Amino acid sequence: MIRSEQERIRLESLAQLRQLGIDPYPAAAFPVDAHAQPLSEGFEVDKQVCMAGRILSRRIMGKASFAELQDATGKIQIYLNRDELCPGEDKTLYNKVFKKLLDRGDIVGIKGTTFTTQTGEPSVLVKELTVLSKSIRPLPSVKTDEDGQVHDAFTDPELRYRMRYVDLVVNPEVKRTFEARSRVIQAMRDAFTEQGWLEVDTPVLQAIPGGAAARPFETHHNALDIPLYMRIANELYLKRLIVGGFDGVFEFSRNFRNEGMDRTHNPEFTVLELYVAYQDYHWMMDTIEQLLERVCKSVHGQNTATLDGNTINFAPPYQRLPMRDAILERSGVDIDGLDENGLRAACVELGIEVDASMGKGKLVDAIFGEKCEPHLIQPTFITDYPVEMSPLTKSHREKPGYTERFELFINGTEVANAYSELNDPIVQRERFEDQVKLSERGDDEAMFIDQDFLRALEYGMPPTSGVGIGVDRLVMMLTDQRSIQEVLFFPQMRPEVFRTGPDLSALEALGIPSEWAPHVAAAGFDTPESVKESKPAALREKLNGFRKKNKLDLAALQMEEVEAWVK
RNA sequence: CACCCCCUAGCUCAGCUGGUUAGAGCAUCUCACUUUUAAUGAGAGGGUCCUGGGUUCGAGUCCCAGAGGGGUCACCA
Repeated sequence: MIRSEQERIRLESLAQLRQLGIDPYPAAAFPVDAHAQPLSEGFEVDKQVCMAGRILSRRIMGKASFAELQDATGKIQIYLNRDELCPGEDKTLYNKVFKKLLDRGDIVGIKGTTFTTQTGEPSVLVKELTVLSKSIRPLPSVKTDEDGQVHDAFTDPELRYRMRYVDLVVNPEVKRTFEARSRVIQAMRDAFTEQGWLEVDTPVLQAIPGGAAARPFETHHNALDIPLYMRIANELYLKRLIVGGFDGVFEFSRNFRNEGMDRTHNPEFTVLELYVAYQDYHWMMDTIEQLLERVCKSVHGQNTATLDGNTINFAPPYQRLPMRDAILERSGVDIDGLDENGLRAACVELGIEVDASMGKGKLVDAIFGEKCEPHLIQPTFITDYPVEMSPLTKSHREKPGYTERFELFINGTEVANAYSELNDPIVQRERFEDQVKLSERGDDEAMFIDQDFLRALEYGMPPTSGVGIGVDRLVMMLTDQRSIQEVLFFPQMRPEVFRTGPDLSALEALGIPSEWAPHVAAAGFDTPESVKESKPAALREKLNGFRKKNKLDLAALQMEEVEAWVK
């Protein structure tokens, strides 16, 4: 493995720590009794503390030094004085271990006394120093100046997502985002549990990927020798549980969809699904309003949040706008009474692309998505979707051709989707059969028929209202993030190509001098085989060219030497 | 899917119309320094300019292909 200069120096320091009898990775627990943020908030001097964390910076001034120690809660300054740390004759711990062998990024434990420096900074005077973990790789050197300006920030999205651990260490605001995510989920869980609703787990591997219109990931079960699908939704399973007699069930469901990736889509994403018996979609709108206000307060301490420069107000009530009215208002098209051909003509007129596989539902969705969605900034319930778009939804009690469904839009993005659930088994079977027809027309996202789900409905499901909330998107909205990747610890990326690194000793075994081996590897001949397979003349020419290009301080290779390696 | 852009030191970035030995700040190393906080002062080291071809006397720079990433768009939540 080729290591950078800084890494080699750190590895050497690691070896020297061992020589001094210091284990750089000790097994023993280090019981801390104080943390940076609480300590500095209620700061008192002359307090004995035991803390642990990562050294983020060091300012060494001869016999005294300051360092920043970062723990889970934040940073605190520590002060190391040679004679305080080493009261006896032996000053090794300060002069050698702290000043020479420790680096930015190392994890240490300290025991000491709190005090305030001349400049008024709350600090800890270190009396004991324990190495807890030596860091081999240098952290990016992010610095913040007195005006709060960040310098040399670690910002490359690829590096940040691939090495989230580094991102979290050097970019504290990233931690805040994920803490907010946790609070969002906790607030929802608390709200539901208080109502007596049951948190449940349902299958991720499904023989029939139902409950939504999407392309699934397919896998294979060897023992049963059948295809299985990663769930695209858990809806049909939760409804089975309502059939079984629970009044309310919810699940934070990781769903998987084999579709595009962009700043609002990741192949796996989290949806909160909630089903409550004996309720309808009007009740659900009230419930969601109250829930989101609570969630917003749990993150921000108030019921507003800033998003893309807009102030989003999560306090109820939210506007409730039937889809037909929304489309009429924004496009002038009245979808009421238009058949499929009429809708297709309207799309063409509005400049919206259509194709032959699109049924009535998809055509309406196309107009709505194009003309209405971007304008829905404040939380808005769009209600009463055409029946063709909603195969799992109960028909509207008053409006023929529509269903009792709503979606919640915030900042132009769908955040929640809810119905009065269809519980008529005969109608549900017909709706599935319509989906099969769509599938035959080439709509590869149309739903599959789930016979067992129909059987469950035939046993009788109470009137039920259900909702799905896109947790990732909601977190984006509450943390003012523009990309879903910023609210997922490990967003999906192309697999990284790792060069596992050449085996230098194997190269040396061929007779390659140790001073040449790393360069031979760096020049592309990183295995004994690759050396053996090359022609000596060409290899020599390439290596001498590499030597010249990189100005290596080595004698040019002679033909006889190279021939000896290849032989 | 399509189009556009990016890739140079550990990090953030310069590098002009192709032309000496590829630069800066931070980081690293050496030395000095007992209350600093983007510590300071003096000095030093560190590069497969993403990869592979091509054009050229000469390529970080121009051309072609590829990898990776970002953006817009389509599909989707």
